[in-house]
Amino acid sequence: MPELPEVETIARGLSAVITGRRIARVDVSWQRTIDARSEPIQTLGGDTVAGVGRVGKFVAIELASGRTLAIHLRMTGRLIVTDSPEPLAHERAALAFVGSGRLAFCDARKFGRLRLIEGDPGAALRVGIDPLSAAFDETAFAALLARRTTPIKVLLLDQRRIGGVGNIYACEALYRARVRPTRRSGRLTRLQRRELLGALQKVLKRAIEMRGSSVDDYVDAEGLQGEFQNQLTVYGRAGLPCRRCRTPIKRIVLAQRGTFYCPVCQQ
DNA sequence: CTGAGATCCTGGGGGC
DNA sequence: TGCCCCCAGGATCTCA
Repeated sequence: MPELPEVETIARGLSAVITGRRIARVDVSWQRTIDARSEPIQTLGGDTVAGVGRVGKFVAIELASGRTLAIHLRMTGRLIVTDSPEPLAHERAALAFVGSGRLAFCDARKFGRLRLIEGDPGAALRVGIDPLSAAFDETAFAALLARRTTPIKVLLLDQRRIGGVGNIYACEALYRARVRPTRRSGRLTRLQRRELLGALQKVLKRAIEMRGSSVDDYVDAEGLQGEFQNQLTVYGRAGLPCRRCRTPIKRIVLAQRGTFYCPVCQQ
């Protein structure tokens, strides 16, 4: 499932291919793909792609009109530029370009959403601070954690506080920082906060360099798999020996999500 | 504010 | 081998 590094990779690949393209119309074959809060999607007709970026886990297609088309891929969404006259497998919606070709949104599970936004997309989407931005420093991180009793992993996954971190990278960062996922956020020591912030940024940056992690069936806009899945140290390794101390990795459920950690290394 | 639980979906894995 | 059942998973909404 695409998280920050995967979405960043997709956005960069897409930017190179569709920037400057003019949209003729939008075709929607599964109506619920369009978020109920979206501006009328057909008003995209006549607009031009000015660039492609990322807001949290959303692919943000910036338009010449100043608006933003935000796309959340959820678990199985994919964005594919194609000329195919036939609909692609699980194609739910597409931006048809003037001339030829289209940007197809394919999504087997139908959880992904498109939403056209006027104004600031971060505010409309209620996405918190970007973990790779300069503003995300020790002070900002400490303020987010202060006095909160929520387990630290749940807080890392809360998109309204920190935008872009998903299950895989939350598990990986906590393992690298040797912090137990269930630890109450407000109870981390200053050193643990520093370690965790560093680990989070390092793992995200490294994953972007490797074009993301291909767990399940993730591929980027060019249809390429990522490489970071080979560097995962705890995610998906339940029962396998910890790479530091050989203790079997434990799996628990936290906030309804599979959570992996080493019961010895992580406090 | 906070946490718990339901909801949306379907491919694929597990169980028999 | 074949078939059925049921679960994973992110965001959002309701309810306590």
